[in-house]
Amino acid sequence: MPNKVILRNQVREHLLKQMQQGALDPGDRINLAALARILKVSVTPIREALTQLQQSHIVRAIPNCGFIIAEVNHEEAKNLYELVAHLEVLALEQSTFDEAAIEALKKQRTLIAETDEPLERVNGYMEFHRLLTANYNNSVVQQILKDLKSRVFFYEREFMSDDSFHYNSNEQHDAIIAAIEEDNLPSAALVLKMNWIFVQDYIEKQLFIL
Amino acid sequence: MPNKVILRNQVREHLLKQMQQGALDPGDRINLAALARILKVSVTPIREALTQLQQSHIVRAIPNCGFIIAEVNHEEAKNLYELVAHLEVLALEQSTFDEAAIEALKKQRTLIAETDEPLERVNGYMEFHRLLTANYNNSVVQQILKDLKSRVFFYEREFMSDDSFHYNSNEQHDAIIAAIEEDNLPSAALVLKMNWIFVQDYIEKQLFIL
DNA sequence: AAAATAATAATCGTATACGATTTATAACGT
DNA sequence: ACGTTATAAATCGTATACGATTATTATTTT
Repeated sequence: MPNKVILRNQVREHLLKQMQQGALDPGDRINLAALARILKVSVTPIREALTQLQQSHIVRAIPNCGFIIAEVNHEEAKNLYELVAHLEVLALEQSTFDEAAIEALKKQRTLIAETDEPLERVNGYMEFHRLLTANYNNSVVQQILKDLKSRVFFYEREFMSDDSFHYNSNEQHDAIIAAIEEDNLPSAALVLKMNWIFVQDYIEKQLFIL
Repeated sequence: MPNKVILRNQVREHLLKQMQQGALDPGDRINLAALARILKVSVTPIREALTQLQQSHIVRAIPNCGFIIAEVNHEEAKNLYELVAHLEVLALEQSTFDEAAIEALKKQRTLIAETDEPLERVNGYMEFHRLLTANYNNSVVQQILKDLKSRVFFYEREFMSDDSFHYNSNEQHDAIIAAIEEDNLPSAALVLKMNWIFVQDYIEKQLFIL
């Protein structure tokens, strides 16, 4: 029974991966017939997957038009970042980090610094944050965080490409790692929150320019 | 276009209302054909609605068996209550309350005290908490809170029927209202958190007995 | 040439059909 | 009477069909 492959789940994962790989952009409409041909399934599991992603705030359903990747906007940015920051802080405060986990964080932080390809940077950044929170034993929070970040990803792709952003963010990541190494999670959580505020400010400034 | 009625949305609201009215219990399987006959629609929008509710942690999809209201369990209770408490505290801290809002809170607190019908009590309790957080201007958080509470509702129906629970909870509600009247939201948020901890402890004790 | 209108094509949301799987019932064996 | 096996019925998940709506293209008007 656990081995049974349910197509809507596969379609959902496919779509999420497409997003992560930068293959879907804000404004895109997801063409059901085309996707059905690509995936060699009918539109039924595609629609079921898309209505799930709609429920997760990842895509938007426009009646009689279909499912789109919504354009980025200021209000949504505020709503998303406020919540993601809060949930990450919650997760971090409830986490424990062994040597291996700290090593993984350091490795990921280095990875971010070593790449200058924008998509890789964003994915690296988000993976770093995932590592910060991965040990929090609350599957509901983890799923919600994962979904929210699938949407947040579009903001980060759009606005977080330049060097100065990543330079500043990397310093904050260093501070988080240092606090974790000292077993000072409240301090780590505070810097993490500051990092998200920094990101939110950075993105909101650019959304105002638009 | 905003007036177009999308059946899956209607089905989803119908199912949520059925839950709130106590018509669906943990362990129940949702029979697609029967529901299609009752609602006079095909199974397609029903499945789409149910896959959305699955994504919201409200129902569980069992491959080849269908969609069920999952039984209550200890781990899920911990996960849900931890998150709901945290999100409500966040929402309350970011809220503002005018006279009308405070009046509505008082009215609702009184309503809870005046009824001894279990379902009404639970719904009244949840409405009180909704009023506490309704002014927080973050649609993402509001939707997530709403969904989580649809699932939390099953725990509260099952375990929160006796007088002593509501007596203690009502005292905490009074303290929250008093703090809000004094414009002391951090204090109100602290009591709110204590209220959720109280609820969580209360329910976990009973889940251990099971 | 640009704007408005009409016609056509594409797509959406839902209904229905159908093979696969699970559940319920009947028959058989101990 | 209870347990096991076989059969039938019910249900699930997906594919396909189809009317309604939207988008695109063609034609007409200004």
